[in-house]
Amino acid sequence: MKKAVVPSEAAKPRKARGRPRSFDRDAALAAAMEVFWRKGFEATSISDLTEAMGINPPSLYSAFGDKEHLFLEAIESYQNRRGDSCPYEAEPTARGAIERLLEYMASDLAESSHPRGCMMMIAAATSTNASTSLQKVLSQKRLAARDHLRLRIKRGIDEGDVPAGTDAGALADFYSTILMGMSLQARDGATRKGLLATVQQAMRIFPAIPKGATRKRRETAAA
Amino acid sequence: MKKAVVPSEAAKPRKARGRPRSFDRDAALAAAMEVFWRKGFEATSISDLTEAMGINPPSLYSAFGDKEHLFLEAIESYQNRRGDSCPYEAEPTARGAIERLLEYMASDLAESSHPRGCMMMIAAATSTNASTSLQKVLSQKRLAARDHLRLRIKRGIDEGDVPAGTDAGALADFYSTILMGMSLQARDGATRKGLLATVQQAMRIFPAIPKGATRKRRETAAA
DNA sequence: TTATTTATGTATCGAGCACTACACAACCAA
DNA sequence: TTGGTTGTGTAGTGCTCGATACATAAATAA
Repeated sequence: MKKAVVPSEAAKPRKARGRPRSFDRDAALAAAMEVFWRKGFEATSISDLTEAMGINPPSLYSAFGDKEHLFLEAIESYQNRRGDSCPYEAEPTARGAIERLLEYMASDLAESSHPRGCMMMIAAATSTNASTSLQKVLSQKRLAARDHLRLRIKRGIDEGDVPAGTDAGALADFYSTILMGMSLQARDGATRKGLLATVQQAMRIFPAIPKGATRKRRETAAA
Repeated sequence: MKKAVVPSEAAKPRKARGRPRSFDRDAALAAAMEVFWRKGFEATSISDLTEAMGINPPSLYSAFGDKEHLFLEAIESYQNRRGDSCPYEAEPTARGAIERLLEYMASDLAESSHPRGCMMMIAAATSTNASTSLQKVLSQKRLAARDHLRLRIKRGIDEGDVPAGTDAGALADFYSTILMGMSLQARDGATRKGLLATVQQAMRIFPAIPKGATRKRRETAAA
């Protein structure tokens, strides 16, 4: 029925036909995200959403499709927010990147300016009655996050800042576990300080380059 | 209205008045527990429960009160099951106890004979719309579990198998985080093998007694 | 037997759910 | 203006939710 046209830089529809929307779509989406984040998917009702967004049901449905599509957009928005706030890929070493990510998450999970915990983790647990397609999307995103860690560690091995022979998959699993656990701890009222202490502990696992070894690429080190 | 008389060994009510119950209460509770474990609290409907328990709504309400009370009994039953299956308190050292607990959980969380993940963790995330009293009970149980770990570590310090000066609270937080994370990983399809690898990593954090030091009580060691 | 007590099956209850039909309002093109 | 198009507010739709009213069944107590 409706084409999901992305209104990106080029070729924004030049002329709006019909009555213009009377609310800020992005602001409404942000409000919806906050509710989903706080209550999860199933426990959030349409009336919860319309109240928070300041619109009526028909406006919600015409702008976002249905509850599931709105949720998917909220997830997307959440992930973009996270990506913008924590450019951990800028760190030169794998260890630095993971430490930065964990420390950022520890701070943000306990932040009081938004719901506690990670929206993705909350979504994971509150979508057991959602459609299989939605569950599949969520599962894929979680696996992608874990794989992101794994690839960063693998890059570290290639670049020589992580010892060769390190099991990148197992290490990624470990830090994924830590991240998921911290999210639940935050929901349960853990403080920023407490979470950072756990991060400190978790970083002790990270394999160190034997003392005296170069931190350059393997090829360089072998030369 | 109704006295919650525990029909324990002594003084079981000698004569049942009125029509006797036509179903096995324990079996029905076990069936309900399985459903709550799989779907969480909110996503489980009364009809889900009555179907799994093989009874009609009035029987459910007369035997268990309401959905929340049934859930509380299911939680209780779940925790007893866990306590019986993993007597980790029998381990002589704190490290051994925690390692045994984590390994048991890693195996059990990925077990296919019952829903994956820990029922308490699932409950934590799927009770955002439950009554505040239920949420308080769940929160207390989670804090109690964390405190259990902390006290076991503290005992290890007293008995000399954990280095003096160890921050028992921070260490308990760390292993709580691991346990919570493993539960989510298991829900996401993590294998027993993968979880055990994470346990292996997590145990490397545990503070070791300096080499050559005695493992006896501090008093003995000081002598 | 009759009275009392308790459990069960049928058949709902009112409330809230996700979602929408419909009339109207607000903008464009002509 | 007139017609076409699209968003908005009112007022619902059918459905499922948690929980029950009620008549009856099955036990004990007298």
